[in-house]
Amino acid sequence: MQEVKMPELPEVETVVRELREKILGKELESVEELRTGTVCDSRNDERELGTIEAVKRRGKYIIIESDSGYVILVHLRMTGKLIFSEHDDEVSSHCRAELRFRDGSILYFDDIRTFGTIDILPQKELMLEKKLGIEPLSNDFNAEYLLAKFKNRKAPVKNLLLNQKVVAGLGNIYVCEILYRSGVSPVRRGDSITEKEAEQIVADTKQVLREAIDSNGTTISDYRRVDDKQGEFQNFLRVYGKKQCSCGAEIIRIKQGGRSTYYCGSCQR
DNA sequence: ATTGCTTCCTGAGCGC
DNA sequence: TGCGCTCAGGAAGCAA
Repeated sequence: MQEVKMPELPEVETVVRELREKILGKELESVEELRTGTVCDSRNDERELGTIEAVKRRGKYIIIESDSGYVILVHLRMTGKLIFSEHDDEVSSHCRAELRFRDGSILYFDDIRTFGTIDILPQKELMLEKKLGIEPLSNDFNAEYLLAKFKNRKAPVKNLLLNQKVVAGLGNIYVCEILYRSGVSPVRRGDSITEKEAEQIVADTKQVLREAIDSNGTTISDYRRVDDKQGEFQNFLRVYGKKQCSCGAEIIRIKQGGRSTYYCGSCQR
């Protein structure tokens, strides 16, 4: 049994890369739903799922394309994991679905909190572009774009960066880290961000994400497990979950949009 | 159009 | 020991 992933953009990117190694070219036999509500299969006939032709990432979505014209869209949410095995294994108690291949190998979808989803839909009905903003690592993500998105927005910059229609792929922990590095307070209104600050936010976003991807993605989606020997990203965290800033000031913890925000009231203005 | 609140769910951690 | 409570959070859905 080999574990293949963990949530958040860098982790999803890592999973996608590893998935390519494992399942590209394999022929799907079936998708089995082990827990009701996990799989939404919109096939209206007995069409085969075909052979895997590509595995892609868009935001935090995993897109598995086959030559049948259908795509399998996976979202891990907080606790989803994809685990690949060459053969039948003992199914874990949190296994919610299985993608079974003709050669006997299986991709298990494990998800403790059951928020994750698998959708099977015709490729032409994949409407991700309509609900997602641009990729933070693309060249299109720049200060000009961000300023346009922040224009006339009075919501806190923290919430805006978490909004997948603004930028696709950032999660709570990353946004805290990005704003900390940028020296921008998370409570600032979107429309108060200057051009210089936008440039800084863009640069820090790319840097944080690249660092995380370079370290192969890590276990940060469930912060309780950062000490669980599953990842190394906790070594990069400078503000999330911290008590004290390197400047000596106490880290402030507040709730924004129902999620914990950590920031330094001294370093972040 | 935008904002902000609620909902889904399980396991960890805490107080008693 | 074990009960009950709180918390973690991505995104959809809804209300204002």
